[in-house]
Amino acid sequence: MPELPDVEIMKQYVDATALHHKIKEVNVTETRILENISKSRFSRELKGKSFSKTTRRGKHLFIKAAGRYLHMHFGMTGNVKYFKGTDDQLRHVRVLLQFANGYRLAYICQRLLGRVGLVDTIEEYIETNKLGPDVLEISPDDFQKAAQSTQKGVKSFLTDQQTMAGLGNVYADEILFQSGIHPKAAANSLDEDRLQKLYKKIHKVCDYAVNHKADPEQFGKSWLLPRRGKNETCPRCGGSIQQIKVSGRSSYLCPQCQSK
DNA sequence: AAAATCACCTGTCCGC
DNA sequence: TGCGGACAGGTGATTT
Repeated sequence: MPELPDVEIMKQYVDATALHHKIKEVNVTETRILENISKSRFSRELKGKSFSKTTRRGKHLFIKAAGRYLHMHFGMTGNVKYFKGTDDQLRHVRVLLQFANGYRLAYICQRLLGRVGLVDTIEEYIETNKLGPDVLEISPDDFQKAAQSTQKGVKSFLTDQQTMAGLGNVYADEILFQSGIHPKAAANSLDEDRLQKLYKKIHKVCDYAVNHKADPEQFGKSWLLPRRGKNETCPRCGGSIQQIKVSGRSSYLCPQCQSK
């Protein structure tokens, strides 16, 4: 789930709930999701502090806590939940923060592919992990230059977090569908018109998704995203949706509407 | 240089 | 009903 729109919604959720409460207790119930920090130091460093603001970069969320940052990455199944009372009903809680106001913030991750840690600065994290600019921040010029300088398939280009951060398997498919571009088209084979269109669609799709809570059920009927599955038809031409592998991942597309 | 493959994980669904 | 295998929206290392 967690690509740029999903993480942006989580950011807004944290902003609306978990800021400005003193952290009373920290419980790490699964140490495998911790990055470069021990359970005890993680807990010690957060205890007594409060969150003041959040920053998102690509699929990464940074929550400021007294000069440092709690970093969260969500893998394929990560999420956050703010609630009062016990976490008895919640499965897969990996980190639980208890606030002085009686509420808790849970980091949930079924498949343990997400990561949580502490960083001194966001820049430091970006640098050591070679994270590219947020996909909504990259300039049209830089986007075009990056595309023209690689012969990767365009889908691999869009989802490479070092080139630009934020797009994943599902939203890349959506953007390419709405742009009429085949996922295997070489990035450097696209002319300027198509690249411009693609750039605009990235923003259109991401903005729309964020404005609709990143909830596929709220997406328009012209979207491909809710139709990932067998025997689906193209909302545009009525032809059948095809599933292929691109760089080892399932890609859905309409061969009639999307060309190389 | 780019694509494929494996590995990390759990849970669900499908077919036999 | 049970079980093996494929697969799921991420990513990094290694191999081709």
